[in-house]
Amino acid sequence: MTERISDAEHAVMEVLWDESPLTAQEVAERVPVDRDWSVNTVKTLLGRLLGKSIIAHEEDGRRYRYRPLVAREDYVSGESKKLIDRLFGGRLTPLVAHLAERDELSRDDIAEIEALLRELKQ
Amino acid sequence: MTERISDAEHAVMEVLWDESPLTAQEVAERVPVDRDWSVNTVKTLLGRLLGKSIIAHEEDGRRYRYRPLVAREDYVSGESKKLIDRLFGGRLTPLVAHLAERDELSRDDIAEIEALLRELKQ
DNA sequence: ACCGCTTGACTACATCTGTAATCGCTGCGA
DNA sequence: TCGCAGCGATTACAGATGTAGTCAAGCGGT
Repeated sequence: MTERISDAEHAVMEVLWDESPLTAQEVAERVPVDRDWSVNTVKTLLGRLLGKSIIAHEEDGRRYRYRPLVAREDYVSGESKKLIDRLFGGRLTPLVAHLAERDELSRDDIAEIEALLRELKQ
Repeated sequence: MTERISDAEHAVMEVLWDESPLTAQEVAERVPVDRDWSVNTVKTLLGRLLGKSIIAHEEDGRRYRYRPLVAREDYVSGESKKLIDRLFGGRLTPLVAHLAERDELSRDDIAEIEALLRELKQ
């Protein structure tokens, strides 16, 4: 249903998820500096997100304030599920196993996840 | 270093990771049916992957047999890391927590991961 | 010797994406 | 009142992507 959010668009969404509603100007100011975008670029991205109904805008004098229509939680779930489906047969365990095998999990990470799971079982 | 693998290209890679070397024809036959690609499409994708040095080909009579140059493990690691960095601040725990909160983890999943972690600590 | 099928190489083309520049309107300060 | 700074809308344009079609060469069968 919800259309794809591109990488550049995602950077804009993170800003709006963090704080909204914002004007285009304000979004531009808050985008990570390493993106180094002109205000125009941000406006284009906002326009595309509007077209996809991923954000909405409300009038505020002679400009707009933008606000997400899609919850970050939902986006994150979708992306996570896509990755896990595509690469791990839809199951989380192989992902954890993979990271562990590649030494991408520290002892602390492991303890942390164990604590979380223990809590979940309560 | 390694160039991006697009979604369509990824489907081809999965075939080659599963079995290789294969001819273009053979790859086409093994690609998931729901893709419904013509052999030409597969050849284009193989050509692009060659150009990016993600696969190599060896001559076999008057055609080629294609074979991955990039290990699936490495690709999977890269993709997983990108997702976790982009959406979970680079840590796995929030991903697990997120899935749990969204009821995307069954009791069995939890038990399975716990068993895995227990084993990791040995 | 000739023809057609297979194969790689090249070309095509609409979309999507990243990254702006330009245009037209308008409210504000001089 | 006049010009400009700021805003949204429109246009631009190259490169990536999805999805083929066409072309030329050669192997295999007749």
